[in-house]
Amino acid sequence: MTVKRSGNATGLGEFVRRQRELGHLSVRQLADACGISNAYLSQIERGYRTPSSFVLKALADGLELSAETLYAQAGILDPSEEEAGDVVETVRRDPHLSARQREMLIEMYESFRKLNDSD
Amino acid sequence: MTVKRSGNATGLGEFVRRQRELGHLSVRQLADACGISNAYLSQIERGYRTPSSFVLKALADGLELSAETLYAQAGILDPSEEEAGDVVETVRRDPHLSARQREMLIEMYESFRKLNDSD
DNA sequence: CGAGAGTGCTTGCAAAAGTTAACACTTCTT
DNA sequence: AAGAAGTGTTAACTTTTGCAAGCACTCTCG
Repeated sequence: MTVKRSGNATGLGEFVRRQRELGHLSVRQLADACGISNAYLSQIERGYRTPSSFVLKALADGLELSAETLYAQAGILDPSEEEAGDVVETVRRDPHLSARQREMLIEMYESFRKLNDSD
Repeated sequence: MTVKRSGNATGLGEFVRRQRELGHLSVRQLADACGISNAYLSQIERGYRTPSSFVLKALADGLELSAETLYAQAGILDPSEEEAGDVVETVRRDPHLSARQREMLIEMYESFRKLNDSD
């Protein structure tokens, strides 16, 4: 195949691993949830294999995140086609929330982010 | 692999062929535009092969349609996931959060909304 | 007619995807 | 201490992907 194999195929693996760990799932647990073998998942995470569309979709489901997000990570979906917004901005603009509620959501979001960075 | 191979894998092939013919492209022309072999494209269109994520992306580009559209046809992307926008969607797509954290934020957001409606 | 060049399709093979069965290691039980 | 059960990883294997080369057909044109 001449199609560019998209350099950050490894980025995908790292991303999957990170998501899996954030969800406190073992390799086997996620693999089972996705209907793939644990050995294979291990290889995907370390960048030794490039999962097919179907496995990618299954992974998105297993990790409970949007397929777009994962596909963008795999360099398959143009990020432009994906989402625009960061959470903070969107919350700021939501007209259905009170100022106080906005603050709470943003604070919560940012503490999550901080938490995730520090492990 | 135990992942559901999504019955309409053939549907994808037919869809590609239709799109190609609508564009008045020959098998070789589209194949070249996609960077894949004509033989392979022929097999995809007739449902004998299931293209990888990368080929699917290349096909979307070659046919000049959004990757989402093609992926939806392949039964890989939920059509519902296609539109963008509000807080919930943005949170859903944020790749930096764990599944649980996403849930918490969304739940919090929605309880706010409910609260606000009832006064 | 016959030589190109266009069309889609088949065949055979290398390479990659994906599986099963093991391994080495830790952690918890008894 | 030893065994059961969990962790991630490796090795050997089968299956599928994707390509190069060539087949059979149609159409154009000199």
